[in-house]
Amino acid sequence: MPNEAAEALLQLSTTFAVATKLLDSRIGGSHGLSYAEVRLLGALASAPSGKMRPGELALDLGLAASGVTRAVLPLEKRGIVSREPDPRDARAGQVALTGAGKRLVEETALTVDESASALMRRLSVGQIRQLERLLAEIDASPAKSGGSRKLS
Amino acid sequence: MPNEAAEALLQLSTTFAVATKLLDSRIGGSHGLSYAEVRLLGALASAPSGKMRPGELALDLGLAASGVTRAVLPLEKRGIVSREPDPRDARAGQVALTGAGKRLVEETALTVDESASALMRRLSVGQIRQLERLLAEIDASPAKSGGSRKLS
DNA sequence: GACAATTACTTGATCGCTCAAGTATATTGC
DNA sequence: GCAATATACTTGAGCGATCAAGTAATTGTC
Repeated sequence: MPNEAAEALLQLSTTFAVATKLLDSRIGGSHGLSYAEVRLLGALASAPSGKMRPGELALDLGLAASGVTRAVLPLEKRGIVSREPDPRDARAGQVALTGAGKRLVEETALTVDESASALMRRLSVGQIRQLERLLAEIDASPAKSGGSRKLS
Repeated sequence: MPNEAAEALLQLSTTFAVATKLLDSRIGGSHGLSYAEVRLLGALASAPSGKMRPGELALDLGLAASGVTRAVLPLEKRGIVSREPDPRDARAGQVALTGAGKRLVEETALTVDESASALMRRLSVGQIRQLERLLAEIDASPAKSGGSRKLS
């Protein structure tokens, strides 16, 4: 029979497809955001300084740098995030939540929490924590093409 | 702090992004297939009759019907799968692995297993099994609560 | 048996993301 | 202190997926 890792990976793909479809429809319906956008805004909201550079966002979200550029554009047009030049490095930028963005994140958080809880309603809190922990272990693999590196 | 389910979902998204990136680069490099294609071929290979209708594939893979149509096309051109009309229902088709397709699946399986194992090398077999089990629980949720219905 | 409704799939338009290449700034070596 | 190289991001082209609309065959109703 097939090996466990490959099986688990298949399951991961399916579960991700199911989960993002649910989240997209719920959040999209309520607040006009995709789950990918919610993740981006959430990363900003949880940054200590409230700002992040595109490159940091890319690492955090598992996106290519160009993906961040393109994801930020419509959010900026809608006044949800703003861009400022980085004073220490003129190549880089800084992306920050605007006031409206902060409000939107707070509003959205409730929907996200409810939807995520609904998705995982068959799991106990302990199981959810363990799931997160196991996934994080996979993530931590700096295997060739996909790993996470630090920038400073 | 945010609720556990939402946190776990974030982790799920990141891990999925990392994992498919690795798999795509490994399998693509060795056999010229994407991981999405491997999943499709795997579904066919594990079908008892060896054939599946596009609609079944869509359900199985968490894809839209049109996605299956478009995924099958290049595989057909390369002679990896074939399409036949369904004798019982002329609207439907049947997608089957060709001989070359079967060979390709077998070859690829090894690379997939190796890559998946590499990704999860920090986890024990027991942990991998548990991960799969936890993910499957989420999947089994046809969650529907709280009110954002779609209007169309 | 004919007409409407449903089902199975395909096609058109579009979106989000990727890689490759380009631009601008920083850093390093001599 | 100036060229060579590296870094941070943006732009262009393409791919894979989606939804909406279209086509063709089946089923259901009278």
